[in-house]
Amino acid sequence: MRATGGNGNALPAYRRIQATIRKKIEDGRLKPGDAVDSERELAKIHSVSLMTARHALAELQREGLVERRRGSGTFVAPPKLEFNKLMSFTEQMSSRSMPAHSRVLYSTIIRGEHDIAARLALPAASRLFMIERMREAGDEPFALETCYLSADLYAGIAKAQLERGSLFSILEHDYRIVLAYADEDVDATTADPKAAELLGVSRGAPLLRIRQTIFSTDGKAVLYVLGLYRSDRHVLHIRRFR
Amino acid sequence: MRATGGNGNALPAYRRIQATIRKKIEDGRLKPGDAVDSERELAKIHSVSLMTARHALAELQREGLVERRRGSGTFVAPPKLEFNKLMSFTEQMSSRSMPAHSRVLYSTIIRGEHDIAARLALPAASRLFMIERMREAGDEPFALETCYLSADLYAGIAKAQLERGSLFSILEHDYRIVLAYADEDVDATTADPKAAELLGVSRGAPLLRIRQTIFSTDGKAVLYVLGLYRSDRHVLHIRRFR
DNA sequence: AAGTGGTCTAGACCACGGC
DNA sequence: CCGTGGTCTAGACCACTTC
Repeated sequence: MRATGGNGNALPAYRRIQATIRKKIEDGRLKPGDAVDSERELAKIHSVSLMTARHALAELQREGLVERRRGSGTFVAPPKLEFNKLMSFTEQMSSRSMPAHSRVLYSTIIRGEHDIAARLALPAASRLFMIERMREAGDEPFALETCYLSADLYAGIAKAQLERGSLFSILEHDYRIVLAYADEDVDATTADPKAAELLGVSRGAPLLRIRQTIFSTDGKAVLYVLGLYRSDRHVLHIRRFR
Repeated sequence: MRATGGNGNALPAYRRIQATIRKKIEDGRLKPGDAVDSERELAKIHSVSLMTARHALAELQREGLVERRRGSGTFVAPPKLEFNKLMSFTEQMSSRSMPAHSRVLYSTIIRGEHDIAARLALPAASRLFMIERMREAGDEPFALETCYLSADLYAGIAKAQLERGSLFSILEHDYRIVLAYADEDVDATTADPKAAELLGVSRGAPLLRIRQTIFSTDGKAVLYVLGLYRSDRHVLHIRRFR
């Protein structure tokens, strides 16, 4: 007998099964706690062997979308909160439904910034875009972010664009860059006169400093961002696992 | 033919296969980049079907221990760095091979600390251990940590004990608590006179403040820790994923 | 007892990689 | 070409939960 459906279409059967379940959950036809079709039911419905149905469910379980209980069944998992998630300023604010603004203070091309070029794995003398932005939440200054990226690889990133959408979305849509993760160094510092004035705090006020290098899925450093956050308006939440 | 070895022993075949591979890697008989036995080889060696051998390798891949390349084979993955890992001070220091000390400054039982009791999901009037510790790395003061835990649930945690081992190991060994994760709030503050003196910095020096609630595997809050870190001696590294 | 997930068999065909 | 991993079959027995 034929083993796999040499079905010609690219999508494996277990993926199709997962898709139907995912869709039911997204549609709301299945809510957290509801029972998903059992392995045997899925096998019959999709004319597939038990192992294949099982494969589909096991992978959904690993993704955290469903929970499986032996002797009992497979159930839609409660919505999982995502921790330590890399989000753009825009995304962060909208996820908390806070009105947010971003203003480009300064934007130029620099050259010869060795440390920053090194963090982006570029030649020391590379031309770099430097963009200084003020982040505001509800008319209150909130953070000062300076970001750097290769001026050669991402030529044409205009100030006008940045006022409109997030840098993340520009990179993802216009440059087909898929961002994957960021390594961040977090420490504390105090406001120097310039930062104090821009952020509207007194000199010497504590600021949270976050230096992040953001990598794309192919492992290349795309962006280096230095952020100074008003400590009275911002707390960084992280979850660590043992 | 018999399907599964109703072998009576508790360990599934795929676990045994994984164990042999893990051991080879730990022993150094397999180094990163080396080829692991293929599915077919493992099936023969362990007298097991292809699917079972496959299951073993697939799970090792998901753990990040091996990489699988179609048409090529299965290879030992380069050692993976662990990010955002919850570690005790002792573990953190030894993982960087830094000589570290910890000194208990103060230890008492308090009562009526509503906010802290609330964070530990205890009644507002609960009795709490409060332990204030100085962390030192190479004779330099480094951090000030105040930790709180239920004095009723963890009676008998003595100062003497704390001088010796880490609180983590006491909880894990003496109280059979398995710690799972911590939620942390990070911000910046400046040194007040007391903190300044203890940490050996000037008043107003920037400090990284980390407030963590540590949970056990059963989802209960076990520990609340307020840490003040000298920003000139400490950077927090985190990785975020998209 | 009936149903569920967990493990397992003894094969099969496919797509891909390296020689 | 041959070996590799990726997908799949049509069953099986076991341990467990629910009724």
